[in-house]
Amino acid sequence: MTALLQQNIASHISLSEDETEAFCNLFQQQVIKKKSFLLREGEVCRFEGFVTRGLFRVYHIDQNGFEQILYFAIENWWVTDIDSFTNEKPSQLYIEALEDSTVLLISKKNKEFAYANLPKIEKLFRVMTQKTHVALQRRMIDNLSKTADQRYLDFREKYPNIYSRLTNLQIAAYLGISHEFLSKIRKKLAENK
Amino acid sequence: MTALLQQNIASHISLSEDETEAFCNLFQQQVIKKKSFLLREGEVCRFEGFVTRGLFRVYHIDQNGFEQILYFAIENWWVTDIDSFTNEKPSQLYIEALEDSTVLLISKKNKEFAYANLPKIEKLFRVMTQKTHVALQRRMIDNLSKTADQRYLDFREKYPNIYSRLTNLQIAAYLGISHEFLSKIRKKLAENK
DNA sequence: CGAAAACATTGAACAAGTTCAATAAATAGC
DNA sequence: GCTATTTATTGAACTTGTTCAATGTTTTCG
Repeated sequence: MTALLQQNIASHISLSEDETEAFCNLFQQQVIKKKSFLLREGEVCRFEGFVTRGLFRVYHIDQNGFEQILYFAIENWWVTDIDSFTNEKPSQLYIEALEDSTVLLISKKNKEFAYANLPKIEKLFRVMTQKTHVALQRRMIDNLSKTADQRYLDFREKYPNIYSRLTNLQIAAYLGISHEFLSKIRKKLAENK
Repeated sequence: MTALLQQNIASHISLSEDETEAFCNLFQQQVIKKKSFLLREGEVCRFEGFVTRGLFRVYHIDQNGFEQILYFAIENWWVTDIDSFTNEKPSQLYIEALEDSTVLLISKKNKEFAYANLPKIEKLFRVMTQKTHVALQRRMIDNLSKTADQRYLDFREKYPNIYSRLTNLQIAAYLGISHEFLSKIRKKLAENK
């Protein structure tokens, strides 16, 4: 059940078998149907999740009712609202399953237990947060400097296995453009081939 | 010399006096003149810095020669290229002093010493990275959803003490717009008052 | 399978933001 | 205090992206 999680951890830091097992035992599996929500705006996020099957989108709805997608999470990705989870405050985000999915969830209590009893876990989450942060910095720069065409091509190239499972609506909401404009970009690209 | 640093640390986690002192001793002070660089593209970032005086900008130059400012750092802020520092790879960023400045720098070796010998330091950097990450997520969403006018107003309101020390060129590069357009926004806002 | 819903495409009119060039204002450094 | 340099403003033409509305296509699910 936690094979993928164990592998994921090993890709960040080295843990003994005992430590790995102890940590993985702190997770609970949850199966969630397509179009259901792991989290809605206003709720406090009570988990940090590791996706073992399926696809989630993490998004925000702005004052004009538009959705901005912060990120997608497929198998082998982590998903949470770190601000809400850490500070136990109401979330501004929605986390929705876009496919029938399975996640391994760890509660705040269990995560704190891990921090207290498994010293390397602190390092694990520091390293993971750093990596996520670097990726977001990269995306920030790209969004500031690149045109929508280029961002679309970059996304398709960088995450082909996420791309292929998404609708254009989702991709547009991630790129920060209207889906009509995305459609026009796709047409233009198709013509120039 | 490290009073501000000590105070900054205390705002994230609690450390004993001994721990605080041991950690702060791992930093070296560096004074740096306006328009000088702490880091240039292509160099490996050998430090993590804490600003005690002055103002820095951290930016990237894209393939068209345009500058995107990732963030500013004034007194009481940290500054580094975390990707380059952590992975000892060439940086894609520039870090430039926009005023005569002073930073406290910690080397990778000393930081690793801290991780190994002062267990709470791992937590300190996990917590700080998390906070920075949350702020960047917020900025990402704002950049996707808000118009340049609004982003300008938000920036002015959120960081008045940084704003007042910047030229419009710097602010435009941070907001991701041309400085001419920023000038027009400012004009429009001034008229509607 | 068939109907309803969700998704994708297209065009026309519009809004947001850029580019270039010219000029004015402010600042830095000697 | 003067001059060179950097910064700020403005206008006109242009590009990028949005909005709205209409139509076609694909998926979903009872």
